[in-house]
Amino acid sequence: MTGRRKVSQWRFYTMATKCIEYNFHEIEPHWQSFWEQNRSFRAENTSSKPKYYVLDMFPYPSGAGLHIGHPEGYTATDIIARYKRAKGFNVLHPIGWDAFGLPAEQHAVKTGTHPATNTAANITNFKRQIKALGFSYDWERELATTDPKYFRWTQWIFLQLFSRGLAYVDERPVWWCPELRTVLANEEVIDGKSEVGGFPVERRNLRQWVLRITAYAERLLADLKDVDWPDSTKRMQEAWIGRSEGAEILFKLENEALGSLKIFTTRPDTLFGCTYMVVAPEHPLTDALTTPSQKAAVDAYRKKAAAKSDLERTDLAKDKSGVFTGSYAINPINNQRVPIWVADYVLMGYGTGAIMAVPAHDERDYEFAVQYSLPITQVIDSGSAETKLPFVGDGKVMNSPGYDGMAWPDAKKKITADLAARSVAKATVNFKLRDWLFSRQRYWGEPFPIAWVGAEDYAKAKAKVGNTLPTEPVTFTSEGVTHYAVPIATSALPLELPEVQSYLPSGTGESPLANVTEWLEIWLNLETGAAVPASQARPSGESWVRARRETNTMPQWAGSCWYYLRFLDNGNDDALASPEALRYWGVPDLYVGGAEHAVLHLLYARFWHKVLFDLGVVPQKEPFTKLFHQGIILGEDGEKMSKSRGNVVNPDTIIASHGTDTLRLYLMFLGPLEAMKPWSPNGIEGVHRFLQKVWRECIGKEGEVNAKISDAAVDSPDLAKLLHETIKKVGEKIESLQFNTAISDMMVFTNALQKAPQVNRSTVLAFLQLLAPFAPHMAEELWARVGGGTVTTSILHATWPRFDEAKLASSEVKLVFQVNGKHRGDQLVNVGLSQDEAVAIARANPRVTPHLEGKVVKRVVYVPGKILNIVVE
RNA sequence: GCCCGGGUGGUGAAAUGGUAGACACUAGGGACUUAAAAUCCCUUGGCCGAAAGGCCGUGCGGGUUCGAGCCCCGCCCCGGGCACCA
Repeated sequence: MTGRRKVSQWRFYTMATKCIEYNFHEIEPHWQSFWEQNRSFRAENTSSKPKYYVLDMFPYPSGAGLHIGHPEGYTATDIIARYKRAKGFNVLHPIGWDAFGLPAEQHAVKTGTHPATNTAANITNFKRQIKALGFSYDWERELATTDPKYFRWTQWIFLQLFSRGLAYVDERPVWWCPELRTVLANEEVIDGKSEVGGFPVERRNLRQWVLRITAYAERLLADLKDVDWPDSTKRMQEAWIGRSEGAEILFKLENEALGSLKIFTTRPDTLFGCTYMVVAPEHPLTDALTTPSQKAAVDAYRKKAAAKSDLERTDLAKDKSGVFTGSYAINPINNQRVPIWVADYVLMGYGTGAIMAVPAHDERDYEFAVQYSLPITQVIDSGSAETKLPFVGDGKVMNSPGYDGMAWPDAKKKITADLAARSVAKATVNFKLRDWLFSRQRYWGEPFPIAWVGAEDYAKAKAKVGNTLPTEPVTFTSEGVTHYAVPIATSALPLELPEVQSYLPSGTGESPLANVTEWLEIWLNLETGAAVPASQARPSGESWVRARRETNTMPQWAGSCWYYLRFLDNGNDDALASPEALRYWGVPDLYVGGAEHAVLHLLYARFWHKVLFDLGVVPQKEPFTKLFHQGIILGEDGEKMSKSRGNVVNPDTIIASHGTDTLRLYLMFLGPLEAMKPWSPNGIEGVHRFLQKVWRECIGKEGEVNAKISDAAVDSPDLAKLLHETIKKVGEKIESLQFNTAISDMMVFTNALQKAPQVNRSTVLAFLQLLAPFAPHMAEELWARVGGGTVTTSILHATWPRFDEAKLASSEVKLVFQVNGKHRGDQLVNVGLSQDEAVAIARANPRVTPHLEGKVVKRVVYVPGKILNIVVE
């Protein structure tokens, strides 16, 4: 041993605190600053080690601060991260802030301060709280979606979507509050009234950016088979995408001037059973179909339907309502005349906004037909004499001349083909998934890097920067003038938010950005993206055009769609991340977050990732190979934690009273990670006592290493065996995220340790390594002190202990005796006992004997090493 | 209504079809202490029994099995998600 090494040993040993009792107030900050000074959790982008990327769903830094639910998931990933490091992986474990969003904007409106100020203060608070929990994040990779250096690439990705024709503008209905003169989010509308002030709201069409996620519907569905996700989450995404095969069928209208009505059905085989049709109140043909005598009734009905909130529509689900338009269509299969109704149970957003109603075989149609005394024709034979309608089961086609007797799937194909031959039908695949409404009329979001120009200037753009434009121009028309969307050149990104006088919307349905004339009305250089206010003289040069900037901003989803990629290389100014980093780290190996994101966030991120894959930016098809949902922690009252219920638990309180190691351990001990569980302060004492016990087993009364620990001590065979069992179990349970029982196993070991009169130092050190991912501060402290001169580095650098398979084996096992399946005692027996030997031992067992006396043995079931079941008459 | 989870002691919970209740919490009793705290030991699903032990017991009713908390069928209850999706 060299003198130099001795010095470093001494140095590390003295890194520990000198506290005599388990003083977490001293130990925890001490080791947190040790890790910080040593940059212990820095992940290198090049390494010979295998990589492991473990990611949390990054938080929205709300003003309320951290909530006890946050550290639950974060502790789980931290345990994994620390464990994988000990297993020799180069671990990437980053954190950032999803910082755009409504609450910061509402705060800005209220106080008049810039949302960035409030957001920064919230981030500072969140960061303090998260650091106090001792998570092993690589803080050098921290990011915030509101940072222009970050959203520059959010805007860049949007421009890729734009040039590929995946972004367009359309009039879309949104909640509008005439009183507040503003657009409201769904969550700001409560029972058809604005959350603020309780004013009435209405649906109003506004110009919106929409992303063509439906173009990826098939792939989003198909690729679910390649990811390791909870089945329930996969099923939810499948249902959301909602693929169904059917046909679009044209019904000629009786009034030939109106042409025909296109419907979508999944059951063309029931076409003969169509006795009426329904169009959605919003259907473009509704007006034309309405006859003068029906006009008043239809208009009134449409007005009522438009005013209905989603909630009201839901409540009225049991009571179908509708109005006859007065018009008829002709069923193309049998030329029958069918009445056309308007009803709000048909939605404009799904299929074609019009249906053929087959009341005999559809529950909603049946209910409607009964209510309005419309005819009901059965066309599927249920196979039984008495059929209860509506019949939606399997059967053969009937009452359908030319198709009778066919199995319905065959009839479906044949009818579709026959009508297709006459050009009145087309087999189609329909999705429930709708294109993604991607703009907000708000201030606090990423500005769209888009400007609007006239037709002449657009022609100029086509000539100069045609490769950045979509094949079909994105346009909108206002007051007879068509406006064309052109991108701000990527070299000019980020396009930052201008300062505004007021964070209130403009009052015209546009965001507050519409009030910043100098920013809004510009001369734009198509090639460089440079801009000067239109109030100034046009700069000289061919590329300058007169433009008006887009005033919409992006939704909060935008930033969270790709943040997992930025962590790989967050300082990069040339790309969202370098190709090397994208290749080395790939995508997260484990992603942990709440089930409330099962559809939207996870679907949107998958969509963007696939677009980036198509662009050749990322090498994988899917962003999140393995996903785990932590269950939510309820309040002590078993209700969801919320400010209004007053049952919110703040982690700061627990850290102050018991320390973060106790909190971390307790959060994991509460129950299975995925289960929803109520918070209970009672159990905290239990895990705190466990840590105290570990401390006492390691540290004596004067702060010295416990006298029972020595290098010379020989562990009892039982203790040695238990250690190896514990190493095996804890490792396996961390891998499968069963942290609650991993902690139980450590408790069992500690109880044995306590009873052992002496113990070898290596045994204690190995145990501390098992504890380290869960209670890292205490583990570091005890590692340094118990290790004394024998450990030279932090426990973080120690290789995860290995268990010895040979030590797990034993020569004797407990064999359980059963008579007729009932437990009748047990006995230690030699391993490898034959059935006859086992039966002989059982017969001799005093607890078994009485149950066999005078009985004839019918059968013996012997599972060696486990159970012997003797079945008697 | 549909889909997905659940239902086990006083409580949080354990149990590859093989001893139901590990590990904790609470409660009770004891040791140590002048006392308390802390710690340690014992008891802690119900019923019967002095004990040995026995009987019952995983929401309810059936079934499969040598053996069911676990698998199958039918109910009841709780939680979460979705919802006139043609």
